[in-house]
Amino acid sequence: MDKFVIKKNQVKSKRSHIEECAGHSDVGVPEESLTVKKSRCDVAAPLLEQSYVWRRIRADNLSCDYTSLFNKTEANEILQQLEREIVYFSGDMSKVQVFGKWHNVPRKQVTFGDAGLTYTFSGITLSPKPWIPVLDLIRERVKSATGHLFNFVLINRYKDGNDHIGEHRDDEKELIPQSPIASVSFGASRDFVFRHRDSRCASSVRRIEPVKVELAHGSLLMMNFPTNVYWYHSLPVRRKVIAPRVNLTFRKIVPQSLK
DNA sequence: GGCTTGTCAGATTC
DNA sequence: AGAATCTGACAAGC
Repeated sequence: MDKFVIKKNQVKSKRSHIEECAGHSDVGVPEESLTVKKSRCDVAAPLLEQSYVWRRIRADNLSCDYTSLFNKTEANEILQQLEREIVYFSGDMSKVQVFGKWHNVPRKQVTFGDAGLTYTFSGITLSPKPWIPVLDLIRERVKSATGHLFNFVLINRYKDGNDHIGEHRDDEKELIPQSPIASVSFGASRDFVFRHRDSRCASSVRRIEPVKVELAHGSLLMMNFPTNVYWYHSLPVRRKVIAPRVNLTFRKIVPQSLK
């Protein structure tokens, strides 16, 4: 499948092109082979316009789109700002119970979002922190690249390659049905792995290859419906990674007034 | 009734 | 041959 370019002022029409192509027969093709070539806006693209080269990642009921959202200079600046300004949860808020045992989560987490929103985290209902300029800037860039406006972000900080997250799906009831999730990364590149729910244990009949994506500094990964219905994802340990990674997953939470 | 954002041990890969 | 990675087990509680 081709990479293709979207100009900022053409977001709507080109996005519909993405959707239109989403059902094509590239199902099950290894992700690497989907990347063929970059296309460029041919003539007279206005100089100041930002354009994005998207990589389509497709498998059986998996639909993701990947692009570089910030250049290296921008990404460096934003990472520094995030590292200065973001204060993560601590204490009980950084623990989780699995199979009856309590653990400290092997990463740091915090949430930001629109005033009045609430969400449930480890069984407790919480309000996200109010937006701050650096997060609003990232949110606006995501909107200009995708057309989607998000009202909530979960920030995960992985201090090095030993910090990780286990397999899970982002299938909270509080998400607007069928809304995409936008994952923006800064800092160390990390592997991100999808596994189909039907190929997770030896007993399962279906053999579906995992899909791996490397999430680079300044990148955006759009996870579109129905990816999260069928595919689990994880950020596995990578012992050789010594630098931190800060990841922001933007979501659309159902507003309190509609609950 | 079904699922689990955790770790760990043993198998497997590099 | 050792280190890194992968995979399944776990058996409590919401």
